[in-house]
Amino acid sequence: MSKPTFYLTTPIYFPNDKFHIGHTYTTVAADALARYKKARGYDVKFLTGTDEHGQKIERVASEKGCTPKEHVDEIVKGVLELWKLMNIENDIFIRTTDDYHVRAVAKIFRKLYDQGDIYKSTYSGAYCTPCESYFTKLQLVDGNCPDCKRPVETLEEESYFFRLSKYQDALIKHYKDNPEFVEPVSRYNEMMGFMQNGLEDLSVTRTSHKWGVPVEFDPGHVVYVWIDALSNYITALGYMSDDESEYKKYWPADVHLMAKEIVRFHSIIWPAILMALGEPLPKKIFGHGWIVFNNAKMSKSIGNVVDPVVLAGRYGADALRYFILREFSFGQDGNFTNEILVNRINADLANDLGNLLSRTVGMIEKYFGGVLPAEQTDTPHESEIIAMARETAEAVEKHMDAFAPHEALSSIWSFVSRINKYADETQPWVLVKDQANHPTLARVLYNMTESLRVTSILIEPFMPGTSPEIRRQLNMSGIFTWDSAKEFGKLPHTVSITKGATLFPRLELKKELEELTGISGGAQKTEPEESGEITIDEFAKVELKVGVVLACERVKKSDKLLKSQVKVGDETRQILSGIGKFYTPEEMVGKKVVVVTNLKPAKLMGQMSQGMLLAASTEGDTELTLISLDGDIADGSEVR
RNA sequence: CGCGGGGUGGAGCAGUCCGGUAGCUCGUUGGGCUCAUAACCCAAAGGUCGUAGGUUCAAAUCCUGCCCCCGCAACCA
Repeated sequence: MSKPTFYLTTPIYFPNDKFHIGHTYTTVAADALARYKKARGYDVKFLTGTDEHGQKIERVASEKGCTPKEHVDEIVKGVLELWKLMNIENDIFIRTTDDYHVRAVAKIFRKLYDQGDIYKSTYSGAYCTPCESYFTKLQLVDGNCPDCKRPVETLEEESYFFRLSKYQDALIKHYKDNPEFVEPVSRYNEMMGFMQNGLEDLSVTRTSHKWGVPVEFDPGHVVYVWIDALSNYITALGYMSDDESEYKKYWPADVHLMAKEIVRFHSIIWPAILMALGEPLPKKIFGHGWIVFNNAKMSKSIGNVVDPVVLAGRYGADALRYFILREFSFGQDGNFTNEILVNRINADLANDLGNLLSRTVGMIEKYFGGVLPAEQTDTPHESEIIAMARETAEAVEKHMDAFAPHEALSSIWSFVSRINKYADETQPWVLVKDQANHPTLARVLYNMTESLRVTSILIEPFMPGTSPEIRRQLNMSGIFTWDSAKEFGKLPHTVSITKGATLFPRLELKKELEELTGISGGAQKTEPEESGEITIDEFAKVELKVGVVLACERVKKSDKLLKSQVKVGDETRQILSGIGKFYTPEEMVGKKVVVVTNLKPAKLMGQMSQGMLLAASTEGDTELTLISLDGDIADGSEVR
């Protein structure tokens, strides 16, 4: 009999920048789920990847002066390194630029077109030229662009449309028949509400850029993200290729995992496309919450490194995996601070689990020279522990099957706590004093060891690096199937140990916070607080020029950022500066300012900033003033 | 009426879908223990569940109004 299959996916991420903790959250959760299912005996396929087409990629690449492919290749390299660092064990990594995907997308598009689910029409909408974006009437603010507040123009563009509206009733029916199709319920209700307001046909091609899968029968059009990206879930399995065996085996997906903001695309557009293709729908869409940073607590003085590379490098992939899966309720938003992170690592990993291993190994070594005698007698409380081991394994199953990794880990840690308590109850350090009690003592230590074996099995999906280390120190081998976690006493009584390194060293909160702040904040400060001297050549690398502010406005929803158009000689740049509390846009216009012109462009609040205005500010930014010029001089002049 | 999240002991959260003794972690205080990573174990203090009303035998949970906070996705370039 063949194993049951389990196909799960993360979204394919858009590689426009370095990946942050949010990407890591989804992927680590998916990985834990995949490993858990594998342990339970499923034939698992775990897919992740990158969504590499689109205008944004094309534009950034041209700004960088390379081809879009070169640009994404570089970012994808970093992505793969991150997943390796996080110990992600995906089975497939799909890139939408992969040949097989491109071919399949073209075929899917063709099929939908041939059968009338895609038709050509014109898209007319309010277009903001500077922002290069279309907006719906609802989005407009006083008839102007919601982003830059400038007037919009009505543009018409040829586009292909997918008949989304045609599938509205079928989708609603599917939701009603499958109340667990979208989880958590709050998302399900949201989607229902959205559909009941009526679905409009969807523009599925673009003519504004070339970086995408071309529409083969209509040059100039490329397939837009909906069909290109969403279909990765089936093209990755070989759908529409010469060999569809994997597709037939694993589709429909058991779950598409993602953060909540993209649930709509996955639970409405994607099912509609599948309906049109005549393919079965995924069994479940699960939208987890966001990791958010409470702004009040995001000051530099506390500091928050959110770079998973830094955090995993510092504390280990397992500690970070544990933290993000344990701390946050999977379906809901959770707050992240470095303090919570460090405290969680200390309390659960160092004090509870790490210490349990340490005291167990320590006592076996100290009391029995590293090997437990075979002669053992029953101890108080052990039936309770035996029962709890089994119950814990069952609880983990229940919670993982319900997509609640935080609950699963919580159950495991109740068990770990119980074992620490068991050590107190039985007092091995008292038993050791009387030779007559040594068989009892040996059993106590055996039970602790056996509990660690059970624990090592249960935590393996979450902490795949820690489990083997526990087993190594306890010299275990060969009995780590999932079901064996429910059978207490699988280990031979004559346990021997190999003392190893501390599993999770205890962290000093104050020191960690300071150092994390140093990593996140220090390098970015503009104040002259250099500790080392630089040569004049190094200074010359900074290109400073005089610029004049032509126009300036506040960035929407930001109290600090001002967006200025600054003329520097022949060119005009858009520069964002965090000076909104000290300058109004009106007084900025006409000002001569000093601009760092060779600073790498960056995106702030979703907007590009090509440079930086020099300003002086006091500690804590209570006062700030722009660097001005003593006399008048033409913009474009170099500052040196 | 843009979308969304939230208000529960000092802090961070769970519980809300499906009403039935208000729970967890951290912190604090007191105690125990000494095998262990200043760790482990026990106990205590601390909450009228944002607010006003409604439904109900019963409301943190359901309904209505109001108030307040936060996010719109990455850090002030």
